[in-house]
Amino acid sequence: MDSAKILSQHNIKPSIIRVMIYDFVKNTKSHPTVDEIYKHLQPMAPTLSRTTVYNSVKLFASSGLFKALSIDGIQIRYDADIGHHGHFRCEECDRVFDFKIHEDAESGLDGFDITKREIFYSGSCIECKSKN
Amino acid sequence: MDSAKILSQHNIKPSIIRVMIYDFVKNTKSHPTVDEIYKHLQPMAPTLSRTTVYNSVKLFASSGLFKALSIDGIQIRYDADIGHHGHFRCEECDRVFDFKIHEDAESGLDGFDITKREIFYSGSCIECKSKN
DNA sequence: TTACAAAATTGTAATAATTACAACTCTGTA
DNA sequence: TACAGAGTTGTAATTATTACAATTTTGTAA
Repeated sequence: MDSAKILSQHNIKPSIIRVMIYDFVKNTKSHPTVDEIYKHLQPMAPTLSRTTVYNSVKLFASSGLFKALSIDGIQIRYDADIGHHGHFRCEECDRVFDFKIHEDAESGLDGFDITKREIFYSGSCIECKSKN
Repeated sequence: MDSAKILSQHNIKPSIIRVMIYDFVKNTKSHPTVDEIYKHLQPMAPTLSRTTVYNSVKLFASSGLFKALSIDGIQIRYDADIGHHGHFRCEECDRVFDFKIHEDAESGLDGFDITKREIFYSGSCIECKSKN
């Protein structure tokens, strides 16, 4: 669907920059950081400010369009795929891979209201592993 | 077991401050941050430096004694419980709860070498939920 | 005990991500 | 065209973390 329409449906005015930010995160598998978003879009939108990127991704996250991930514990990354899935970060090549969760039973949270679930693994990906 | 012995077994010299840091994290359910560790121990050890706390928790983490958690995406928290369990953070009262994981099947990571697993949920805890 | 090397600890300064905020620009409508 | 409100920008402040050199402590051998 048209990105501008998606934003409108969430009561967010689809300004050019917002649509650009939304599209970039949506089409980028690696779940970019604010800095990566800024560096990628800045050549096309020379007056773009980092603050605008921060404002926009926070707005999207609070509207449920993005999930904020703390994959590496250093920077916050943004993911436009809202479905429940895990993230694996390879510590050698630094790439982030999505994976599916099949089952996920927990105990100790009876009566709790769970609104956000994040599954984060790390180690070596299959390519880096075979190099060693 | 004696904390000093545990450190020794991991080839870490059990200096007084290191043992204090280890004990505090081990006995604190909330998985403290470096700042919380520092603020708690500083009155007892007036010359304590934040750098020492950073050095120590990093040392413990690299030796497998601690797990580094990025629970809130802002600060890194440390956990002396190495077993596989999840963390739930209540967004209202900011407390962190541990919970057990029963099953945990994933697909898409065949051939990957997984060295670290972190499960992080958030929402409202049972107490805050009943207040509303 | 003394001397000395190695390890641990400390404090300051630098770095980097994020936030606060005031000024400026754009958009839509009367 | 005028104006209000929303959006965007840039600078400065804040905060967590790291780098690093100086100082202190520890363990060991003379």
